[in-house]
Amino acid sequence: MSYWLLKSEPSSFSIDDLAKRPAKRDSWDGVRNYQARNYLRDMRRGDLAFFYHSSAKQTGIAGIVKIVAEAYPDPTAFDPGNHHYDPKSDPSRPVWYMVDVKLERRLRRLVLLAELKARRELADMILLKPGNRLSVMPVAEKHWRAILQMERAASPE
DNA sequence: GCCAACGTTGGC
DNA sequence: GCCAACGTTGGC
Repeated sequence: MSYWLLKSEPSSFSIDDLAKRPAKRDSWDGVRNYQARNYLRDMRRGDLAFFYHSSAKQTGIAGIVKIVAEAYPDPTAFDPGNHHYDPKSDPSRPVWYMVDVKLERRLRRLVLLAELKARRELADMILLKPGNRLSVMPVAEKHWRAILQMERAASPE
């Protein structure tokens, strides 16, 4: 069982959007970075991932999703009309993959990026590494636990 | 294989 | 909207 973090811009897909899907479940499509794809392929059913809101008024961790289907070819890469179309990928030799996720729960509150940055024990999180732009990344168990503790604590003012 | 140009990401 | 960091592309 592993832990992960998935980034999404809430203006395109937010945790509220996921909550409205049938069975609160959807595919995590559109990943077009090789390292992120490799992490997607490492995910196993039952793994948990933080749902991170990027490029928003408030950036931070909004909730937890469970991996409910392991990586399979991302059909949006095959569709010339799709924003994420990639001619390098075709059904006989797919390049891009996606997993299915299900909303486990929202966090009690948004745990802000600024809070994560302020915690010394999270200093070596991939998310916080300077210049990091990965949209899919692993999360160490100690970091996962620390963030859940932060959720329980009051929001700093 | 090098590397400049370009596009994207994402915080601020 | 700005811009730094990074990844990708394509000419050579």
